Amino acid sequence: MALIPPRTLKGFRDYLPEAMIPREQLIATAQRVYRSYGFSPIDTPALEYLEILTGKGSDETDRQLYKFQDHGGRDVGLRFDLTVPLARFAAQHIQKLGTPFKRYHIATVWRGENTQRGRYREFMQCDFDTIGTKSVTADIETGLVIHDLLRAIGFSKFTIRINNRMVLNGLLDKLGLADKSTELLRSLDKLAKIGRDKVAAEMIAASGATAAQADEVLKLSELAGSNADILQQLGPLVAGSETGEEGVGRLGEVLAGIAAAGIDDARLLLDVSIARGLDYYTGVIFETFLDDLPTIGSVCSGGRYDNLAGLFTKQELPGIGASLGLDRLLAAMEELDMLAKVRTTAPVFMPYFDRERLGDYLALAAQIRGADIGVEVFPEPKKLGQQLKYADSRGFSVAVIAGGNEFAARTVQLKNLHSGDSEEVSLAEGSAVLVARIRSILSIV
RNA sequence: GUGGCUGUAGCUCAGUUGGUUAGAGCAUCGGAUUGUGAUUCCGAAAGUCGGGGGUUCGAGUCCCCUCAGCCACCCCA
Repeated sequence: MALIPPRTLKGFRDYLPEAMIPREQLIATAQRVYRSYGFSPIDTPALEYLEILTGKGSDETDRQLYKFQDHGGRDVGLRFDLTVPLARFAAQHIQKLGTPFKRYHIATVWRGENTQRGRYREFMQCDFDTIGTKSVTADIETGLVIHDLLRAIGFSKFTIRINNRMVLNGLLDKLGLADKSTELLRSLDKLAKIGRDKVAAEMIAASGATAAQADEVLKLSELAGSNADILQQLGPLVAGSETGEEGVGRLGEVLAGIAAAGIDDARLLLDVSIARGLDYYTGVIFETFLDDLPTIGSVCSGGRYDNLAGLFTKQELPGIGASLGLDRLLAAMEELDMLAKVRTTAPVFMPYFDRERLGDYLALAAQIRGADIGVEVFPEPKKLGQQLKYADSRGFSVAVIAGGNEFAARTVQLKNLHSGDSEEVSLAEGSAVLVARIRSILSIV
């Protein structure tokens, strides 16, 4: 019989333990940070009615959408982000939930786009959103969560770029380019990548702006100096536009609020050129770059939107949220060598080499687990040397070694696998002493 | 979706202008007098040369298609 070649689809991946362990750690960290601000978990179906997903229907999302007919002939699609499902979810349940509603959602999404480093067709998003409030407090809190997230994950060198769409929109209003804002923002977003001249050329070609208008828009994004300096210069540029003035005002409040919470000002960069591709953002925008690996792109982005669920309900639901790009972040951490090469999830290894004593091993392991310390008992009574080699390659921290001699004497040998030191621990009084010794070794290594 | 580069053991790669049974290092597994991770030594296993088709007496080497990875565009996490 011909074998079926084992393979995975383009952009879809298997996760081996060494990839999955840091992945789960990252998810746990995100959950912890989100919960520390009072966000609650939700989940929604992977599959939605196609009309739910295509509601906003730009050609781009349409192209990337995985869609098909289910067995009942319904047109369905796999979710390509967590924001659209949130919109539907909110429209359906907000009466019961009440506002403001703060939720986080960590789940897989699918996009049929071309793959690249850190970009896949199946990937995980870690969104958090606060809906039902326009308060600048929520804007500030979003910045704080992003900061805490990156710190908790282990980054110390990163920059959160912050902007407000209202500033740009205000200026575009003044210039009479309001209806071209999506195209112009998209061009502006490329400033760092392709340079001023090309952006200006693209604005003229794609948006029908005049050279003078393009120049005005670009001037806005070339302001230099500290955040406070930039803020000050922005004022006159948008003067006369109500939207623009409000945007500048809110930016100032967000910066002040984040500073008040004690965050180092250097971590925040007021950058009027960042725009985000998504055109549903209407207020503050965040993008987060790793200083050591800026080319991988933003690892945590988000912003404020006026009316999340406008397609699904007449109730106006303003909100703000951001999304941690888990897979991109893991790719970055891999590249920066930040991932420990741990292949075990239990810290304690127990070799099984006295064939007659399986019951004793299992009993002892159960007692250690009872103290909430993970133990792996080797499944075969192989040579001790081989078992230790296995323990070494998997990255165990300590080994509890016992054979006929030890069991007879009511002791075990406790070995620190990092230093190689070992000590004899008595079991005469039960396992409490052993557990305490294991804890003390684990707390050091 | 468009364009470019790449594809030989688990990993990193050799493989001469097409020429017999495709190699190395590392990793894996076993052994070197019965209970301690290293080094060393011995041995073993492991490849339909990504897959399919074509040219040829003969293809890992040349051509076409396809699949996958990377890069750029597009878009974005």
